[in-house]
Amino acid sequence: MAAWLRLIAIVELLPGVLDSQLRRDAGLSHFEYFVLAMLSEAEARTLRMTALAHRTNSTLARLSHVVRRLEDRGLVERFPCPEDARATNARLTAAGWDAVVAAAPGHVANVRGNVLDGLSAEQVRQLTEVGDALLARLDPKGAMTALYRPEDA
Amino acid sequence: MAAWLRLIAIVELLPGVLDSQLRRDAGLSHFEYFVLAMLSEAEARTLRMTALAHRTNSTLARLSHVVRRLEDRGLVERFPCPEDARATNARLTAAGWDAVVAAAPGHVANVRGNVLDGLSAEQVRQLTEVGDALLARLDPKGAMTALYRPEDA
DNA sequence: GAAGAAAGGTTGTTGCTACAACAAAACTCT
DNA sequence: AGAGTTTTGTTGTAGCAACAACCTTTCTTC
Repeated sequence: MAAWLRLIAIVELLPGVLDSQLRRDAGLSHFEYFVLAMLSEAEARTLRMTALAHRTNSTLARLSHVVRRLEDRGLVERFPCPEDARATNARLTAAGWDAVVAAAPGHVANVRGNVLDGLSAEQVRQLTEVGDALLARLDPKGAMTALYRPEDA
Repeated sequence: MAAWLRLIAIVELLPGVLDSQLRRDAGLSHFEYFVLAMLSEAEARTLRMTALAHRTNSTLARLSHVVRRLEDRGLVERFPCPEDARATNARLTAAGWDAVVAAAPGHVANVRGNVLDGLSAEQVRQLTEVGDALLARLDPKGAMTALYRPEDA
């Protein structure tokens, strides 16, 4: 019960902390920032919508709306996938890249200041392990953490 | 970075898991359930709006909207506080109590199945500690976990 | 090779949350 | 006691997310 209450509290509080800093300093929601960040790390800064939905752990419907808004703001562009006529590719524009680069330092500082700096090295390690155990149930496919699994089996 | 990605993933995934089960089985959002649960544990099943906002870690504005909707559904009732004419008390109705009692078992089972059962006893302990360390920054006043602090100082 | 199922996306609607503006009661200070 | 400030709460608005309906293309199967 103690552990559960703490987990609930964190889940309820953290999004607000992330959103408000990014919205204030960069005009982006955390989810928008995350979408741009995933694209920025992808091959050719391009991903298919489905792949992007996986990495951001969102539904295709949600992502479609968000990407349309990002496209309206010139941060992303969409074009049909050459290999599969059903699919759509999303690519980061130069302006989108600039936006990520501009937003990243403040975001990282915020994360450090409000989260990681409060933990000891040992606790960070424990958080990683406990996180893996939780995600084994919440995200069996490991879609979101696929990018960073040092001890991959 | 590994720890951070996992934390993000959990924060993004958990609300959906909680919301969808409760909405499907009880017609309540997780936040609504949490509000009702806090009232159900309070003295006389009554709390002032400000106190309820603290315990649920929400703003007064958000809570005001939610309580109005719950009142429309007959689960909660509001009445002016006798001791302070500015304040409003929210009280769980009989129907609200029944709703909590009906929803609780499924919710608890969901939490166990999707979260706690995946962790060892040692990991639950670690989660509690790491959670405290995180909340020291996110919620310095400890408003949300005030209800359950076995080793209170 | 045609019918049906699955994959891949988009769009419209509804409901909730954040933000800001507002109002009333209660302190504070002289 | 009166002016200003703080506390307590409500309401209106705008924006985002969940859900469902829909469309197109690809795969499967006979």
